[in-house]
Amino acid sequence: MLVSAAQTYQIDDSKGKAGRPRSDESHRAILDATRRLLTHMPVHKLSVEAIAKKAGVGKTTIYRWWPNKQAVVMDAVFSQPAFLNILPASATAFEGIKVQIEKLLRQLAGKNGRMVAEILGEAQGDMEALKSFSQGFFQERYDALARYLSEGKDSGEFRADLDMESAIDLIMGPIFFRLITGQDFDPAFEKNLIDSLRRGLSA
Amino acid sequence: MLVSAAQTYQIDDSKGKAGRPRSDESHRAILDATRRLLTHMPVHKLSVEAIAKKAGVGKTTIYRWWPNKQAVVMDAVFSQPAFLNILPASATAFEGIKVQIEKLLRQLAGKNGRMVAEILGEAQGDMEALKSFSQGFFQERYDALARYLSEGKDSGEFRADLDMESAIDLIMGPIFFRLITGQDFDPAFEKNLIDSLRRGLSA
Amino acid sequence: MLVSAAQTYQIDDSKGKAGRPRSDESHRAILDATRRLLTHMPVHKLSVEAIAKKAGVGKTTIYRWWPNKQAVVMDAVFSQPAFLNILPASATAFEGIKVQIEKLLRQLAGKNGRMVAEILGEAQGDMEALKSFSQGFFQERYDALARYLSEGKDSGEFRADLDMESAIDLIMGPIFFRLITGQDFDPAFEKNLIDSLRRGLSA
Amino acid sequence: MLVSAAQTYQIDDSKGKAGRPRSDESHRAILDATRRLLTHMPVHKLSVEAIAKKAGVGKTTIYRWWPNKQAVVMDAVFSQPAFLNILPASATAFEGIKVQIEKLLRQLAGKNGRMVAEILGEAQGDMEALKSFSQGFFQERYDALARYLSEGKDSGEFRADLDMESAIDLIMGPIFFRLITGQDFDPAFEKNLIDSLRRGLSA
DNA sequence: GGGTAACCGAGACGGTACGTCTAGTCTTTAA
DNA sequence: TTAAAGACTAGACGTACCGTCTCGGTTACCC
Repeated sequence: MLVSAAQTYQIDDSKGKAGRPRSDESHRAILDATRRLLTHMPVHKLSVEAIAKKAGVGKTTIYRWWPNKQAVVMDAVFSQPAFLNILPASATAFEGIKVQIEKLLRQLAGKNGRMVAEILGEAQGDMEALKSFSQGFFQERYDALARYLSEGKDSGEFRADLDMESAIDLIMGPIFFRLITGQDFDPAFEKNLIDSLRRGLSA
Repeated sequence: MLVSAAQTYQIDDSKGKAGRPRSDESHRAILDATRRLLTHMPVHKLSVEAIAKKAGVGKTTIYRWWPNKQAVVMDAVFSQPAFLNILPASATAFEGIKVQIEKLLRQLAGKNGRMVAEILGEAQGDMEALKSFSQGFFQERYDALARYLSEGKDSGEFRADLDMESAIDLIMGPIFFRLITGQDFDPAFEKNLIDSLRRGLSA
Repeated sequence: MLVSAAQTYQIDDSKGKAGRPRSDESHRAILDATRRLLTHMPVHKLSVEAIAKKAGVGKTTIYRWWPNKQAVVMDAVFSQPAFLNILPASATAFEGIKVQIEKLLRQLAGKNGRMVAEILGEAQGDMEALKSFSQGFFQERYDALARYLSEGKDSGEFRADLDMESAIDLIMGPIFFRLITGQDFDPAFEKNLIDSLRRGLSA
Repeated sequence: MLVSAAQTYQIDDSKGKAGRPRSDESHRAILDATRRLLTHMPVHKLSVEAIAKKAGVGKTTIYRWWPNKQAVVMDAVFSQPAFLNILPASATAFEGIKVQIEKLLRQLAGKNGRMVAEILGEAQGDMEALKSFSQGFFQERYDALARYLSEGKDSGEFRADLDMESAIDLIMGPIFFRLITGQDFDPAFEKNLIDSLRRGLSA
């Protein structure tokens, strides 16, 4: 099974270690509370204290498992089932890319999209956080696209001189540009993006 | 005279009003101090108090002329000469777009790019700030691109069925995607972007 | 006029300085809240946060004027009118000492005595605090006693070989011993102390 | 054998109970670590966690045998051999009191005195702790003095109208007054105290 | 000699308070 | 009227302990 790499901070009781084991319940409560609070307020208005209170948990417990607010929020948002990225096999490489785009647009619509934008925003100015965000969210989507592009090039479906990295920028760029400039994804945008990519990638 | 619209909070002493006149020197000192401090630290670590101290200015003076930290920072960064967007006339519409892209990439390289990314990042989660950012930075670049696109469509240089808004997303998207994901702009990226656009826009 | 040296942190607006002047109201509110809270709980259960909340004041304001909880509490307790130490002139030196003892016993009876004991207790293990306590509370009582003892020696009312410092220990010692061991001051104790001193000091 | 009543929390393995027996070694390690740490820091800076770590012991083990930090510290300090209070028989009642005073002054000089002062200080504001301190430290010294005073009254060595309780306050008071006000015991103080008591007690 | 019960170390838990920091506002004197 | 200075309320930060709890494991006694 392909599980989201976003679940960065997982519980691991495999080792028979001494000491009281980590409370699975607290862990869930923290993530739940974070998600719940984020529906009412933007990330920068969310405080660790508020999470602790809402989750019925000591602040220490949060700081024991996550280094800062960012990490908790990323974990809370990205570990949602809606952000799982399991994709069906597709007939053609371009079909795969198209499905990936459609899925991403659905994931980034509405509240969840705002949350992602805010997390990405807060990560600017902190390279560590930015790397962490990339690993938690972009990596698997990037990999999936890369796989399709590579397949398409090999099969002759796509242009032979295609630069993979730039192609990914061309796919993801417009989506995130609209996200961070606060414009929503209307059907016209989706259609135009896909049409444009079809023209740009095809052999 | 064509002055950058980024200078949102301009001095206007045209009226002969009573009372002590606004100190032009303080105004400059504030923006200078802000710029100076931003070379050492990210936006979110910059405090208004630090600006005031460095500028030798009361905090009140800052809040009298700018509504909040965001506004000061935007003003300080966008009013730099490097961010002026005066472009030469160009032979073809595509040439105009190409020059605009090249200029933008130069503006967003290095420290200035980081600052823009951080400002844009901080504006997520605050629709007011986001709108303000758009007006201060995107608007004139957006307008310029729209002008070229329109010209190109009219002259038959570009496809007749071109959707202007989507076209702009395709141009700006990849650039800002690389910016906010922390990747820098290598020559390959620039070349690939322009080539891809040439293919996508041409009739 | 003889004013208690306990009011260590006084407001002084004599200089015409720039900037918003210190808020007399906040100052009073902090001290009031502290006193009020101390009637319900011992010093070590009192938190600066609670004082700030009760006084309707920012925590910063407290920390701006007092270095820590100790200092606030000392100021609050010792600046009470009941702790003023104005004593009438007395016919004989011994009479002066007797009145001083009676006054001190009245000041240290009940809740106020407990507060003083707790403050003194908390100051153990922090030489700075201990010195501060001595200056705030002991000094003037010590001085008063020293004055009477000196007068009595000079006039021949007291023994010529009297050691002043030891004499003060003999006077204050029993009182504070009962205070810190949690015994209250019954009339028998008062009478016995004074009788004993009369015997011990007289020529 | 006369053992200090200070050893409040003694090991008692007399009953043949089931289960793992209490670890004598841990017990010693805890008290040792506490004493060792107290030479470097005041009582209120000492944490149970630090004791546990230094002693190589679980926090649980400490809390199983002592109800709180206070109790551990009292046990650690008062169970030291130096605090044993075995006194030789004395020719006269006053001689007995004199020896008791001398011993006490020696016990309370230096670091040990500071520790006692801090323990007594922390006990202010907690009547339970204060009672516990009295039983652990004062009781036997109080009893010894009471015995001598009673003997002296019976034998006519002391005044017949002597109030025992007040007399003890007069003896202990000056000593603890100097202790808690941070003054040390110089020879002059000792001589003056004893001389004064001689005058005050004698028939 | 197997069962059981109290002990042990480790360390996570819910809490509370600390003292610091910043935002944005308010109030004074000086220019 | 504006400026500089700086005090103000509000509230989050991340750290340190408290005393409790829950593990896996270790000894003794008791049957």
